[in-house]
Amino acid sequence: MAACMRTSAPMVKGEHLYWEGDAAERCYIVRSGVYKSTTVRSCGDEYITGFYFPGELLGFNGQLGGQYLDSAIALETSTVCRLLICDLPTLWSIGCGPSLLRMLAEQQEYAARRQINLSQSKADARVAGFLLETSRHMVRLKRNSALIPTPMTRTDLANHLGITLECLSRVISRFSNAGLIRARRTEIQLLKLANLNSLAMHTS
Amino acid sequence: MAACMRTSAPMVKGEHLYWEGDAAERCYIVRSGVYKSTTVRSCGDEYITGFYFPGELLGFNGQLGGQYLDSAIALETSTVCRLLICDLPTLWSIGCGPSLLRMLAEQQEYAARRQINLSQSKADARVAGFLLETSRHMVRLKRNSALIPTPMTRTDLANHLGITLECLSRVISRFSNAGLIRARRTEIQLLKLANLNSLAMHTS
DNA sequence: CGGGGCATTGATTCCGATCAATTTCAGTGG
DNA sequence: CCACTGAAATTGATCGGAATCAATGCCCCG
Repeated sequence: MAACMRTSAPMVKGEHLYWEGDAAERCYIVRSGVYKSTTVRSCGDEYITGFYFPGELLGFNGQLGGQYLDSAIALETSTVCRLLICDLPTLWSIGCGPSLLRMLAEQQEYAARRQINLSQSKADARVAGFLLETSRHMVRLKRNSALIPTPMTRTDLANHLGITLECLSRVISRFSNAGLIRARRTEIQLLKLANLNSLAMHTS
Repeated sequence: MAACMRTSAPMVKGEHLYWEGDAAERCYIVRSGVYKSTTVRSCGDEYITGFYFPGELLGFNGQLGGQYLDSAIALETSTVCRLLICDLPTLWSIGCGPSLLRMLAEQQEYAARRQINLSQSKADARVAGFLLETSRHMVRLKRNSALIPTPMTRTDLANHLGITLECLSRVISRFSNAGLIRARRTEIQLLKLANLNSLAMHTS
């Protein structure tokens, strides 16, 4: 898979990987760091569609109309591998098809999980769901699954979860007071997985 | 693209195309009719992840772990084309790669739209968003874009939109009384697109 | 040691969930 | 064709929780 790929120079926090509406000639695989993707809703405000950890595919949605449907922004110093769209057939022919399809299926699964999480109306469930989902990413990356990095602002996270900043703050406080988590600005430690799990389940 | 595909015999309303957890050897393209996809949430209850019109891809998510992540059920008499997973490389080699990628990108886009819609907390916005999104499908199918087929029950639709049946019913009544739509059991006619659009925009 | 964005906490309002009672409608059999 | 039946949908009343408005506290930066 390495043949057609180039690892980018490190991007600094806040730098755009690509912009919504740009001509989509490449897609990207996160190598290190974290990215967020944002899109402008029809009402004009921004929505954070997702956060991307190493190994995840970014920018593929541009395939459809030739231009990116969202913007991608580094949340901390980060690197990616660039993948030229026009190289995809080559990649396929040298045997990378399966891993490409796998990656696409993976992104579909993550999107489905986000949708399911947002279908719940209780804020507690959404936050717990997010923490547990991110924990699974940590497992995949062979990192500490109880230590959730939160390089995004609370505002971004609340936006992504479809709740207000204040509501998110209250949930975090409540979880902290209940001893379920230990929250710091840039990371959240999960203390009682079982309780978080049952919270994530109460769709109400 | 036709080489590796077989059109299925018609399926009747309520029939399963595949079941969540089944070994995923095929994916499907809807030929006629409508399907819904459902998944069992961690809390045990069902969630309707989406509705699928002709031309849409179903069952690809099984790629990842070898088994389907959702169930697909016909909402009315429907047909599909079956696509064997193991034929995908062949399809690619005979030049169907681009249209396959295109279809995947399309599903990514629809998933993103659903997520954006669910990120809004106002029930009015979600319902209006759903109607407008489905209207776009009708455009794609060269059907009447103001006539939204609703073969699903209100319960299913409310579930999909992450609101209660009662709330959905109230929204529909309100829209009807305001002259924005004309609602019947199995179809909803859009009368004032502009107003629906502005409703869909008020994320609140 | 400020200063300004970011986050927390409080008070109130509004809207969706919930519980409950009808009404409508599709399907069935007389 | 119409009456019957049970599921589906509508409508009503109340409650709870998230949005909103507003003020204060906390740090990360210079």
